Amino acid sequence: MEGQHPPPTTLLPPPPTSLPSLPPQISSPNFLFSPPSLPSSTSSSTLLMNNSPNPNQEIDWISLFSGQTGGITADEMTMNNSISCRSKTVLQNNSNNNNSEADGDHDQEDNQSNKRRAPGKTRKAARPRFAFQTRSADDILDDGYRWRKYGQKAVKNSAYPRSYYRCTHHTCNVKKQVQRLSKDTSIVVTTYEGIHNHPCEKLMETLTPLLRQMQFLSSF
DNA sequence: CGCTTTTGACCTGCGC
DNA sequence: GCGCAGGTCAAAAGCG
Repeated sequence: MEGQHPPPTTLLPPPPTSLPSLPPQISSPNFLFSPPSLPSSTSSSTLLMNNSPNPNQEIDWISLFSGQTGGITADEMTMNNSISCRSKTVLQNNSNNNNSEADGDHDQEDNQSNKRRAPGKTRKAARPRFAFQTRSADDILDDGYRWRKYGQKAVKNSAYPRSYYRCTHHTCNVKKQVQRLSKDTSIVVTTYEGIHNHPCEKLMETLTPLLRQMQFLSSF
């Protein structure tokens, strides 16, 4: 599965997971995002704001995910921003469903289920949920967490099946769905649901030696 | 041997 | 109640 990764679209600094001052996860009350880590084979990543005045503007991850202006909330996903890691990624806008299929399925799914739901009936407890599109040859983008696939399902109006994954951490109940668009087969839509209650393993692996070294140096 | 993936069956919610 | 579609389960197979 860990094949060769295609070269990134453009070269830009990686998400701020690489900054020691940042926590491994950036969370808001109903939204959490762990910017995907980059595979070692990828030296850089792309962060693009599709609809911003400056399309190549670097994303302010902190404000984006901290609930401040321009931030993201789980089910709202009212953004047209694009984020890319090792490939071009588009955060999806639930309210703009001119892009159906995978994300459309999810978002429409939500919208439709909202429509279909009889008045007075409440939907399942809302969990933090967000989706984004990734232009990548790989279905699975390496976000630093370990996932176990627990299902795959053919989806209506889509040539590609939707895959269901669960975080393998025993106390963590985060799920994600992955689906490739049949309109544009280079785009993979990933939908995360839930909040990780544990640190990102890969990030910890990376940071632990650094922290040890810092502790060692600070002991003098 | 332990973990992951595959895949058909089953469950659930909704519209008709 | 029935059918449809999405989501989940769980046994079997695959893999390192």
